[in-house]
Amino acid sequence: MTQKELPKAYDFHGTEERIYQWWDSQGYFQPTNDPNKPDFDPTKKPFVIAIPPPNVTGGLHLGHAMFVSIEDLMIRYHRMKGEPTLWIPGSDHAGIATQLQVEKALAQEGKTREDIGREAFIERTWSWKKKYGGMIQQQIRRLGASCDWTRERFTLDDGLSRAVREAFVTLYEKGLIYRGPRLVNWSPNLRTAVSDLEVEHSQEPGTLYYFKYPLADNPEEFLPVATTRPETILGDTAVAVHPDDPRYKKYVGRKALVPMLDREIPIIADEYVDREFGTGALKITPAHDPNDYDIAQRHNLDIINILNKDVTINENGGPYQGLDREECRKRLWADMKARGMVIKEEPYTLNVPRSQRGGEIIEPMISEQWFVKIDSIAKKAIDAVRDGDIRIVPDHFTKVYFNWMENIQDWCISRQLWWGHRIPVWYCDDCKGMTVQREDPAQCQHCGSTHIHQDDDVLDTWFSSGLWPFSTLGWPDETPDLKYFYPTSVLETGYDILFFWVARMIMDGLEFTDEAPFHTVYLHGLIRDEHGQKMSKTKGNVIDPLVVMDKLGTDALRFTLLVGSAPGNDMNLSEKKVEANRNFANKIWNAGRFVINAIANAPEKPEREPVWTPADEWLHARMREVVRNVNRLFESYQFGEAGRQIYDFFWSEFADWYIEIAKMQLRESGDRAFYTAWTLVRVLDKCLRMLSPFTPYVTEELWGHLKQAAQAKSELLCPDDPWAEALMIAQWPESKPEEGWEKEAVEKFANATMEHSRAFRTLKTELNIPANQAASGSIIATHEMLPVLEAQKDLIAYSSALKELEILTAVPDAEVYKQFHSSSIAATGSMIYLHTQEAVVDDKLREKLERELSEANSQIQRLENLLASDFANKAPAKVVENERTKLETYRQTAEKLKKQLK
RNA sequence: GGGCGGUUAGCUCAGCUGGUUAGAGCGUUGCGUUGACAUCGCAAAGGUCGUAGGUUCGAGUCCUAUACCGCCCA
Repeated sequence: MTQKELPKAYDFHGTEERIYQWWDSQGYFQPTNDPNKPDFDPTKKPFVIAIPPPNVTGGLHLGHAMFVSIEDLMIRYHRMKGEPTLWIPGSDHAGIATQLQVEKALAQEGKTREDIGREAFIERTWSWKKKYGGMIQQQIRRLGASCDWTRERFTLDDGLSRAVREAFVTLYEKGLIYRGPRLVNWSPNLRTAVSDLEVEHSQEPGTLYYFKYPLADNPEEFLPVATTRPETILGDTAVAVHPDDPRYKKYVGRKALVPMLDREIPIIADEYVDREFGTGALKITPAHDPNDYDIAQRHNLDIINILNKDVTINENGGPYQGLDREECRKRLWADMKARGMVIKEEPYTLNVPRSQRGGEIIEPMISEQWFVKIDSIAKKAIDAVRDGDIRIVPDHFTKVYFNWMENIQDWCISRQLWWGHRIPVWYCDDCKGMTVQREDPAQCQHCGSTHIHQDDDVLDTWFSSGLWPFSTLGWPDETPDLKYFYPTSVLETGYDILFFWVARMIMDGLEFTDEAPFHTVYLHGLIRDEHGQKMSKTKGNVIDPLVVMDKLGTDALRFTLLVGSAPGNDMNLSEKKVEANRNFANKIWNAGRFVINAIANAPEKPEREPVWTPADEWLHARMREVVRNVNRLFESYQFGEAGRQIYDFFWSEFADWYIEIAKMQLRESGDRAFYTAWTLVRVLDKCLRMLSPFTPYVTEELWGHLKQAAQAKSELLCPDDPWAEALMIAQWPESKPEEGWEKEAVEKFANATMEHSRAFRTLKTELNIPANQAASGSIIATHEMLPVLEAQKDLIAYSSALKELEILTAVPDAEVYKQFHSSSIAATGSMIYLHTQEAVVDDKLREKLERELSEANSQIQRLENLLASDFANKAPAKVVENERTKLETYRQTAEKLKKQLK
């Protein structure tokens, strides 16, 4: 393809898929140093990320787009730095979510999972997985993800299932897993226990019910008690009061009668009771309230469960058996009212536990579950972060992590589901013993009986996710991958799963491999709509990344997500923002077209050594500075800021200034044209390399054309780091130390060409002279600025579209110059004049100059005060010198203005 | 109740270890299209950086208090 054929606008539709497939087919996504291959070099340090496995049957949303963008950015950056890089993709079986989807499909046939049985159900779920499971992986590819797809993993694969079993049995053997009846969070809809983390608490209006708790030995006497959940009265096993409460002291030790059931229960004293709350007397329902459960443990109280698994009342509810919990509450309360046991009801704000998934009210309930004893494991995980083996970015999440880890509770890992890793425990029907094994047993470990059956429950999905960084690499086997790629490098994910997932990986990693599974945790924020609202289907403010990519391109979406966010901070996204970055992609494209065209028209080689223009020097110096900044920012995980620096440099400096000036320099032909083209190629090449991890498609496509055009022209147009097969595997620009000439080159160009051209342009605009209409102008400069301005005279004239430009240090003819429109440049002490035809001293001009003078005067005043203060003694000499120069410049500006206004 | 963030231009947000005229995108206003780009260019308007103290020669940046908003944990 020649440059003539490059379309005027970047066509991402025709580019993205083709480029992705090419990368993939070239094997660029696979690590360059593979421990399974003969030329493997174990001394090279790899960079490894394990993907946060998305739900296998889910569809892509912005959260995925976010983590893919950030991780791909890191992976591409390290790959370009020449490190062997591995990004392991995969997905999660998502027990509850997936099971629900299959159950929903079954329901449409009028069936339940029980109808078809466990085996058939699981089979069905697998075929569901096969059908929909690939979807999200395809969508992740669209985002440009450079994962090694040959190493893709799924939590229910054989290998990973083995890892889960190994983990469970190991913990069991260490005595860190136990089973028992405990109070758990019961999800009535899902009919399973869920972990503390899967419960959200919401403030909701409710009622506080006051009633009489009659004394057993004297039914005329009663204790007033308040509750928010009257139906739990049926499960009360005590009434508690504060030991120091004078109102109730006399009741302690006596018995009360459970309303309607007339069951005798003790009245106890416990300091947990809040005397201020309600009546100061607390009913205790250990089977259905976590605090009551704790009290029951202390006082050895009975624990009476009153609920069935479908949260209807069970046989312990006496006459209320079979009623739903809501219905029971109404009936029981009505019955108590009829008996005169009710005192009052008052409105009260409840703290309602709701399922994170379905939103239904979670019922605390006693049931037989499996738990991981977490204390000792958590301690190691705390130490790892405290000792710096693991660093959390941004830093403030370290505190959040400690806070949670230090108050962690044992983890309920069993789920009453069918889709997942079945608990590897077998019960003997004969001796009742338990067999816990890595391999499915044929007989009881204890009595040898063959009458054994496996535990019905499966493990929490997070149990397998916690093993992810090493299970994906082959653990428990000592595979070459595990040996080389583990521990991984960075774990990147949203802060919302810091506890769910990150903390568990850290605990598991330390427990099973004796190593921190990664050295850095990078947490990104949540994506909200443009006004900071959470996106939700009901609000209708959901942005679908697939739609955005269709409309504006993948690069635009990626760049927006990457540059619009700081680590750990939520980000507000709107299509407008993506649009702005689509424009950026187009800007890159068109700058590229210009450069390619410039190459074509440039000579093949120069006649002599280069003579750089001030613009060339400025651009090279700025480029070097940007490379240093970007490298520094990448190293400190400030990717957004890095992207912004490249964006600004590319658009506001390279495109707006240098390319414009290059047009003039190219027209000079000869060596000037050659070295200008050479500069254009080198700078564009560096920018494309640094942008590649942000916007991989447009940069790859353009770089291909650039390389081709440059190579076709001359070997001499080769950039610093040589051309590579593809941009995505080209060498990353490394920082080079600052050299003496750079600062001066930047300052000179900014002060001369940029400042003066801008001033002329503004003046033209004010005078309604079309920007491209040539006029003549003068600069009255300070003596210091004169040589600099002289050197850039042509550049200034060109950039200001001036037909003629004179540079002087004093006005040659005051009377004439007073007639010209003028303006001062405070930063350089210059005065500029436009030699307009209609010489007018209108009030507006005077006013303007007076305004400039008063501004200059106030600055002079400010600086004089500043320099007369302690500042001059205490501030570093450099800073003081800077201010002195500034003052001098303002003085010169003021002088010139005064003369002009005389 | 404990903890963590945020508060900067009309909107959405940057602003690293404090350095002295606070930036961007979008929006608004004016001008502009025969060659990189109207998915654009040139220019303009717009902010006492939530409030009150403090440290410092110097504070958007550090400290203390406080208000409001949000989140996490209990």
